[in-house]
Amino acid sequence: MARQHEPLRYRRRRGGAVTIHDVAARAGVSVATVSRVLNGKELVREETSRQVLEVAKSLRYVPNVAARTLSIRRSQTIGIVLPEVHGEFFSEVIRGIDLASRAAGYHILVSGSHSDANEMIDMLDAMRGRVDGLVVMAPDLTLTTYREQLAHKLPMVLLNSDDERHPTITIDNYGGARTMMKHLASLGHKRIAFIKGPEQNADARERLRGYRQVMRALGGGSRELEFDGDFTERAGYDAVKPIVALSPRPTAIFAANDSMAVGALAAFAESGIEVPREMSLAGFDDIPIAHYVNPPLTTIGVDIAELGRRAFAVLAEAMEKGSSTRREECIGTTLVVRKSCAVSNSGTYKTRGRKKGEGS
Amino acid sequence: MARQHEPLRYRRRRGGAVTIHDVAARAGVSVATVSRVLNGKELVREETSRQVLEVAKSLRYVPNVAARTLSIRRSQTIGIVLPEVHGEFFSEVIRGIDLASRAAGYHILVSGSHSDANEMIDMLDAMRGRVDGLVVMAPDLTLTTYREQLAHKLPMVLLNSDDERHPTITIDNYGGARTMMKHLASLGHKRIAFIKGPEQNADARERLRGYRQVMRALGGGSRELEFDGDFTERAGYDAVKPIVALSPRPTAIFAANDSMAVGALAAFAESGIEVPREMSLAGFDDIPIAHYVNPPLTTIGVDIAELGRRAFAVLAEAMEKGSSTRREECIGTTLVVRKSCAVSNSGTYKTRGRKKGEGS
DNA sequence: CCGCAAAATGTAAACGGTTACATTCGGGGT
DNA sequence: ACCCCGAATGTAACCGTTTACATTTTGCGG
Repeated sequence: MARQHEPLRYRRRRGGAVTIHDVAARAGVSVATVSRVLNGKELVREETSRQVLEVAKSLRYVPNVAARTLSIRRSQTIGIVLPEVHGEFFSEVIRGIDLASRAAGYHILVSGSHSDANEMIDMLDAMRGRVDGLVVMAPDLTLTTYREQLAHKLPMVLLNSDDERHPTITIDNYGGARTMMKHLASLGHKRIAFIKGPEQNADARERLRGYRQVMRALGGGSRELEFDGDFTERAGYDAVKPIVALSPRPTAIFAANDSMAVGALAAFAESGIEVPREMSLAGFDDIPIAHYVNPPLTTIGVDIAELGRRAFAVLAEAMEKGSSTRREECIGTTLVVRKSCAVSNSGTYKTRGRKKGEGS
Repeated sequence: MARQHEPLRYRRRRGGAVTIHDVAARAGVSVATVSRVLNGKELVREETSRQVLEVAKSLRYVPNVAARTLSIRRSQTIGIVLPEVHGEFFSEVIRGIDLASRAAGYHILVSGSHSDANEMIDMLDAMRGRVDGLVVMAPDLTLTTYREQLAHKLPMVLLNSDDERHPTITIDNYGGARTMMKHLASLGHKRIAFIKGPEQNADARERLRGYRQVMRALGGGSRELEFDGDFTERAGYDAVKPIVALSPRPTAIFAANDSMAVGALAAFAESGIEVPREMSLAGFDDIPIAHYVNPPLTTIGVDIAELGRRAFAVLAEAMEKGSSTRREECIGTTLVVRKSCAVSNSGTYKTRGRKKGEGS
């Protein structure tokens, strides 16, 4: 068996970095005292404290985070896992979380561009020991399926995903869609087409639900007015052709997101159909571009930074207390009226009577 | 003096997390062997290795990053410090770095929204022990002034900042501006106004330099054609009034960035001046909106993701070798011709002869 | 069989903090 | 004086890895 060999003390050269021991030695106190002074929680004589602080500053001492993390088992860092990191939407989420977390003394570790669920799981595992909590956004995939594979049990809050085991912050997609539909209805539109988002996307599903609810209330609601899409401009562009071919032609189109609405707008411009005179068009998200297209797009605005802020607040609570009380929060939306929707030039076709008022 | 008190072993309850000791015990080997298997560098008998791997997997063992970081003194993480985290530009930079770094097994720690230099210095210090290297973007302030205050000596690469002590990746602002100016000149424009960016912004300065260089070559170059701006839409909007008041009126405007060009476009739309028939307009950056405004904006495109990619490459080298060989890299730009610039309707005023051909 | 180098594995000291517990110090009460 | 008690400070175990060096095993020629 290995027996006492010479102490290896100082065998490794220290990397030049100042440690708490250096400060302690220089100040003529123990490391414990230095630690106490720096963390400020315990009793230390005023004079000792001043002394230590002075030495620490003169030595430019900065605590080693890894060591502290190992010791107290928390890193003062939260992880953010997103499907993408670019684009107005995601960067705004990051910004919201960054602002809130930094105010609370937390750093953020970001990871994006996860094409598939397995890659995301790997990333989530890799965060262990690095972060105290996670904000995860995985609208397209059911993280639920993979949850059991997670090696850790970190506090975690989900954005725009349905999950019954973790607190969730969602956008009020359903309410927003209803708001827009009611706006359209108030302009006299009854025959309103809808360009859907991806099948498995939670946001898309809720928006569709809102659309259908109002359509039923208006007495419509046939599936022939719903068209497939995948949130891309291309999909919006492509959806226009079958929509205008419909007879009677819809008087308005509600696209599940702005990108598709913008694509549709391009298609209308090409085909010479005038928006909003001949066709009203609405989107969802209020991305910056919505303001610049011609005509400017009427859409539903979402306070994305607020989404990030709330996400952090809930996560902070979960990290503090062990688990959050609030299980689900919802971010409200606002109707942004611009120029892409006009009063319906109705009367050209029979007005369908309201069959039943099955509003929920 | 404190003498041997009872060993505190197991006094603290372990947080349920599986450690390397658990794996070692279960596999009937020492922690050293487990570590060797997992890191795969040293000699371990095939069978032992298989055995350990099996146990590790069944126990869902994930190494504690903090401990490893403390031990080997590297975190496999790089820090990114930006003035902002939102907006197309910054998120695209993050994306570029994220992609490159993840491919190399690194995580990224992001921090943005630093209003002043001191805050940024604090952040840089707080990164110590957390990251192995830094990518810093501080175009507006001279980090140089504050460098001495940095407690650490981390490998670091700067984006769009001038600094002679660290490797720097910059956008070819000067070349891009010259390219645009030459394009404008080739369309027959000689009297070209320029809307400047912030005084202390490095990008803005270089673009101005490119503008001036070509103007001199064209025989112009008086300061009366330069207008103040700060990269905001508002500034672009406001600059239009004095520009059109000029006599003779310029035939083209080159805005130091797209946002200002977009603002100018709005002003022209309001005042009924037609772009590009009566006035050509060009921007810089090729932000997404440039494609959607009416008319679509002619501008200079920059491969921002490439900027991030290269930044990581240089940083990786610096972290590897201790210091980088390349001190400065430049990201090229491309001319993006759209519809906002037309041939000059010259002849309405005297064509100034080319005084000297001082092209560099 | 033995000896011996090479291969495989084990032992325990770092890494740089935090903190439980021990120790010392400094009055006030009796 | 002496004792006691709280405040201030010191000591060293511990967090979970990596790894230098020690030790044990293995394989093989003599």
